[in-house]
Amino acid sequence: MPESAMINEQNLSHGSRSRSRVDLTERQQSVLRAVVEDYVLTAVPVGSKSLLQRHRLGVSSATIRSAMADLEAVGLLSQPHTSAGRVPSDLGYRVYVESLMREAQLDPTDQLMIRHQFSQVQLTSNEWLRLAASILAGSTRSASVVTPARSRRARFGHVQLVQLADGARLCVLVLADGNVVQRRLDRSAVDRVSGDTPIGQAELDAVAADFNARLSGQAAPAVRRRTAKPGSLESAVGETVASLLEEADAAVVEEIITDGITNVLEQPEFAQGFKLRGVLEVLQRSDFFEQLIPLLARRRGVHVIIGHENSIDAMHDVSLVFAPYGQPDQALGMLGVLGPTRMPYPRAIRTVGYLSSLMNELITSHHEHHD
Amino acid sequence: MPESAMINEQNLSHGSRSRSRVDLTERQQSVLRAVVEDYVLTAVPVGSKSLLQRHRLGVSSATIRSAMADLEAVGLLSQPHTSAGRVPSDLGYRVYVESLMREAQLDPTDQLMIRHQFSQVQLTSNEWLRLAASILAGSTRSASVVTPARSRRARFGHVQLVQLADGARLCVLVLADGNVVQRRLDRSAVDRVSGDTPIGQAELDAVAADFNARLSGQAAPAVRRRTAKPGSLESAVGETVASLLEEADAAVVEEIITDGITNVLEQPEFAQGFKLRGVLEVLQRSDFFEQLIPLLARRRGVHVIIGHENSIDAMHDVSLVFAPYGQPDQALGMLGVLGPTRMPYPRAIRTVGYLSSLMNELITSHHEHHD
DNA sequence: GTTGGCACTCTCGAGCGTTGAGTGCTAACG
DNA sequence: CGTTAGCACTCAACGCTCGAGAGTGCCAAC
Repeated sequence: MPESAMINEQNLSHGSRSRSRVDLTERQQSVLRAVVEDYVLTAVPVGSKSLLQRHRLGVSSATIRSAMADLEAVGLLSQPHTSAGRVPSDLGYRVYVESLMREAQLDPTDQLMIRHQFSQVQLTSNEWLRLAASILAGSTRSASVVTPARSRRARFGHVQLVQLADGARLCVLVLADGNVVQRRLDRSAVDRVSGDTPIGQAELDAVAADFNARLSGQAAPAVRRRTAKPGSLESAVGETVASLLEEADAAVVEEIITDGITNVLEQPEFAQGFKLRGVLEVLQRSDFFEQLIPLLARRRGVHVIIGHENSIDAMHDVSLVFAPYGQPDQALGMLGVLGPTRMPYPRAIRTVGYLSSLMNELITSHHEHHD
Repeated sequence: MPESAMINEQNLSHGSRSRSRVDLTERQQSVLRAVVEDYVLTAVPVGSKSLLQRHRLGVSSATIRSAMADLEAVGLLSQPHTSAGRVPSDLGYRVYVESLMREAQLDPTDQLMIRHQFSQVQLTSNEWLRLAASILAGSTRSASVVTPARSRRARFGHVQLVQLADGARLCVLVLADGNVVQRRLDRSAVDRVSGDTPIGQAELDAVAADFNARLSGQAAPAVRRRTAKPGSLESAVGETVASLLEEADAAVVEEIITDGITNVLEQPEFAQGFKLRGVLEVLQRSDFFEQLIPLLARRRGVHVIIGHENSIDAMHDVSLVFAPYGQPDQALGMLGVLGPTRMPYPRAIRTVGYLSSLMNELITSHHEHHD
């Protein structure tokens, strides 16, 4: 009896490219699942016979062959050449991820171990992002990517002006999302206005207090609008603050933290280094992850992008499993893994999912002392 | 007449492993130089005949062969197999770098272009380190590494305590070298002491002023010693400051900026990705560059480490060309390139040298308004 | 000391069977 | 009608040989 595969949302949303609803018999499902899992494990095209002896499907190789032929006809499997075993297509992986995969929860033991590691480290420093990246990379044996939590739009929080020992003045700007950026004031601009009265810490404090009273929550354009005319200390500060805000806007994810690149180097599909070239380039430039942010803001949960589903050509041979963390309205970041399409999806999805919710929890309780 | 090669210091110091002084005839020098330059260009073992037609040495191939045999006997050349051309050994590159290379100065046009690019970018943000990395990578077609300028020992400069909108208190610490770190105060610790009097910005300012008066220039241990007993706001701040200083100490180069890794992926010697594995791992972990810092503090100038001269096994197939920038007593950083031993040394040394002196100049004039 | 000549070595790539895993098809079976 | 055993077929991978070519070392002559 052909029985249609249940689409099992499993608390995660997907790339949603081709939600092509494929009807498969139960046998076809088992075979597809077996092929995916064997291939992920061995990296060798899997044939009907080897499938037979690794999984206890109660049928003969001939039957499996015919199932495989069916699956190939629907575009879920393909063979590298005529007389080789089958390999899952991108679509095949998709179906596997959406309806054939078991176990969506991370093993409680692992959960505890991860949680413990996070308890050891300061949340403020970006050491904890590195930790997340390292855990991700280690547990999935893929490359991992973590971006710091940044608000989509940088907003003024609090400014502090500091007279330094060497005579320069430092402008420390706390953004509304809690991040801190700083820059020295342009000395020549300050000197120009200091002709009449020398500028000391008192003057700086006064200007800072004024800014703090007037600009709380404002974004870069508003700050620029409400800034005094040139020639004053206020204008120099305003210029600096505005420019800091703009810079924070531009570089939404200015730094991305990666780990485990060597893991994917080890995968046989990337044995010839040049295949990695494009991927590495994308990973280095941060623009790509900026594109991802809106998508993440719209739908929470774990996203999976498999091979050609990715709009970027260089990423056609890799899959991404990633999720946002943080609050959409406040600071939002993402974390995920990048590996060959032949990726241990269950493990990756579990780990990314757990880590994202854990980091959510940590960031929230830390931010709001929320309880 | 055998004429000994002049060791030409060229304003740069070297790995200084085996300053084995080798006496070479003028012909041998020319041949070695030609072999190195050809091989760097083509990546193909160079034979006597092909050498003949690319360079106008006024002799026959047989003569060159004999010279090559001599060079091989001294260990400056080697052949991959009996009937192949010659390839420079690590020692061969060393001799080339120390005495055979011409032109130690970067082309003035390039100098101007680089200087111009730097004028476009804020010195404070680490955008300018990225720029340096990008220039290095682009101009040498190797991977580049830049570390931020950090002082060897983090010292207290100035502290500022800020009451945030969400109720938390932020501790912003300006280090003596001008870097800024920050961390939220441990809320529970603060709450515990605030029983009697609520803590507002005024109280925070008072504590900060006290710290600034007492602790200028101190390192972590001193701060810890001179911190009040537990239970006060002072102690909470002191704890945070000390811990920030310690963290800055531990992570002397906590983040390293790299660029152009894909360049070295393109090199034929790394066509099989796994060879890069070890190198990438070293590049990712920052410990290695920490080891380099003392060396750099001792001797300024461009350093070259070729292949096996490197104490780290994973780096036996690559060369490093790097130099420090900044002031040894203040903040010190390094920049350099990493590529196959078959590297365009003259170009790399020129670029690294120029960039290091340029960044020195910029950082100095920016720091001290020095003129 | 240099050079032309020459025999020798060794890698590289093309060509070519052999092997074996894997397939598709078909005819028999329950 | 779905399942299965059997069989002919395909095709990458492997190992082999063999010639080409680049490069060498050596030696006798200049």
